[in-house]
Amino acid sequence: MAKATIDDVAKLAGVSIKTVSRVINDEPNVRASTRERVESAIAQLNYRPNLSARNLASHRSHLVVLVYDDPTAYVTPSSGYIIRMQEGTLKACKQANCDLLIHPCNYRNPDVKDELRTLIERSRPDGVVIAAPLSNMANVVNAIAETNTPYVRISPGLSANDQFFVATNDREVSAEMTRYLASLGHKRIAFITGHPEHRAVANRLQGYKDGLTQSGLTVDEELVIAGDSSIASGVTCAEELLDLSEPPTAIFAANDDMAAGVIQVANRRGIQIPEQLSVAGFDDSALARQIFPALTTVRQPLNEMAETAALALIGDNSEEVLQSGALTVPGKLQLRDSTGPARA
Amino acid sequence: MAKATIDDVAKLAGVSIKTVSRVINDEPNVRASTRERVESAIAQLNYRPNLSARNLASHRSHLVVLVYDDPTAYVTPSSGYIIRMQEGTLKACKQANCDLLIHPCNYRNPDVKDELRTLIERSRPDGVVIAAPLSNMANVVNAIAETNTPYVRISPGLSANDQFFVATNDREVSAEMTRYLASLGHKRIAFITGHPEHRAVANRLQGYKDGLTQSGLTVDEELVIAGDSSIASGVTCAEELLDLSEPPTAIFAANDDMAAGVIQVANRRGIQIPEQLSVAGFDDSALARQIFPALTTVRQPLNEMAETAALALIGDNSEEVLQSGALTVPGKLQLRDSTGPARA
DNA sequence: GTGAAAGCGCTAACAC
DNA sequence: GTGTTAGCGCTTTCAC
Repeated sequence: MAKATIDDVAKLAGVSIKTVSRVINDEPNVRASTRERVESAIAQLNYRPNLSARNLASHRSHLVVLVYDDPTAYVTPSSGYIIRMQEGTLKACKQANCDLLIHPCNYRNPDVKDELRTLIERSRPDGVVIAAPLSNMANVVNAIAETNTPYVRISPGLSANDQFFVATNDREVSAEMTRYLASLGHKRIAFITGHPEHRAVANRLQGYKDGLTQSGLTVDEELVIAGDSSIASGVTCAEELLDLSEPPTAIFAANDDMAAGVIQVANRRGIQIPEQLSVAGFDDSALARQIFPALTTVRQPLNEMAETAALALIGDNSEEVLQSGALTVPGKLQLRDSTGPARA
Repeated sequence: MAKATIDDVAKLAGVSIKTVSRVINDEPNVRASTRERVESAIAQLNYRPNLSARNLASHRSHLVVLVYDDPTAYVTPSSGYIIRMQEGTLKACKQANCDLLIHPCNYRNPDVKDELRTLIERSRPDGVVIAAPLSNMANVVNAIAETNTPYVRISPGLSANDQFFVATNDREVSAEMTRYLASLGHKRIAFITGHPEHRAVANRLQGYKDGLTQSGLTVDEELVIAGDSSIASGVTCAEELLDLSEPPTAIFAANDDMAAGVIQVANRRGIQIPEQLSVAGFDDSALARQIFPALTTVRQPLNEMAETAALALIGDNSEEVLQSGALTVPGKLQLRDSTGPARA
């Protein structure tokens, strides 16, 4: 049997197609009894409105696009990060009856502007969610902005204009983690920074410094070392730190992957965690629970952030939300087995 | 400026819209000079054909749907698995100028049939790629088949009908891994099975048995133990195996996550890998390189499988491919640090 | 509260 | 080679 159209439904229900349209769009001005008749016709014919026809006529596509760094292009975004972004966005989509189109892209590709334009102008999504660190890349954001499609950036390091965005309290919660380590008696707490282009991650360094100060400790630049968010850089940085004449007793990495690298080095060197070295990460990626010992980290609410971002685009009160400047979804400490009291 | 339409391009190029249509669809019967004129008009106006209009008129959407198990609903699919499926599908999409719509779903949800129908009938994708283990679930596959949309299943445990599918040589390559372990001198090689609903994974057990036989060893049922593909089940199974009066000297797990669980137990118990115990996995997930020691495993070509599947739907010679029954993309051993000679 | 007509931007079928 | 005409299946506008 061929797919039923709105005409079939109208005929069966004995009404005009406009009335059917009103019913499927939850519009007012339909008598309850009429609505019922239409609904039963829809059920009987197993009718599903055709998205393309709807889109063409109404300029609403019920489509959301999620763009993020192409994981094949760099090291940066771990698969867990992307999956959680997708999960949050999908949850919002389900709620708002939308579908999700994903588009990983390489911001260093000179054609990225054209690529995004083509994507957006041909699919005409209702909104675009831009994940970090892509949300900081001017060429990407501009390409999307120029299409006049509503968009929300997640964790943009800086809030360029007054566009709505969603972020977490990287700085505050990093300070909290640092204070926690200090409260365990650690005096020499090192910090491994993340990918330099990931602005939100840079705020974590600020938080680390805040936390030291708040705990009455001073910042020792020898203990701040530059990683690039990858496990491999965690390994390198850990080796450098542990080779210091006076090595740290705690290492706080700007993300879980680098913390995993630190733990690998400790395992190799036979350094007991947490007895001889405390290690903390940031993200609460799947890896955090997969490695041994389980990693103390900051639960970054990626799902919620993505969901919030998508709902700002397609949710019921999207207009108001988009006016509201910005939304912060706070992170939380996840204390596990990789941190403990400083050795006496 | 409002978006340019096909009419604008036609006007500017001084041709009919049909000619523009021919150019954007790479159809023949356009004089080279005409084509050039149209193309320059397109460039000048920054014209992008509207997907919805195209879809409505042509019944081709340039959309691919990828369905897979909702990771929030169970343990089974790790984020790496999904990401690699997405990557492969995306690669094919890029090549064929399509976009990708993702749809994780819970096959145990009673509404899943309706959910998939709605998704497919409203978005009218050119094809649907069904990832394992969802590719084995009759309700899911039937729901999709009933929409008459072309689909390809990835690693269906069994080939129900003569539908085209893509798989890997689970059995053969598992036998190969088993023979490799035997060649290292291991006599007591254990096997941890995966999620019982994942049919392709069951083939790995067969391969393990084949490999033992081929190496002149016999199958000891005491050494075959049931996991469920999760890290946690790897932990449980490892503890059981290592508590045997005569424990194995090598453990082959049906996937990397479970192998990671085995390694965790060994780390905790102070068992040296690979000196005292060899561990092998299957998948070559990101985890395999992230844990310590790096895991010997089977590289399952998930990306390639997904790409092959998607190209069968939207590639240039899709018709022929879809007729060709099935395609197997072979896996390969990845020898790393978790396996070594059996202790004397 | 309901319907008729126009048209969203494109492609299909056919004429020239 | 190229253009004309008629839709694809819906929403919009406006009339009733």
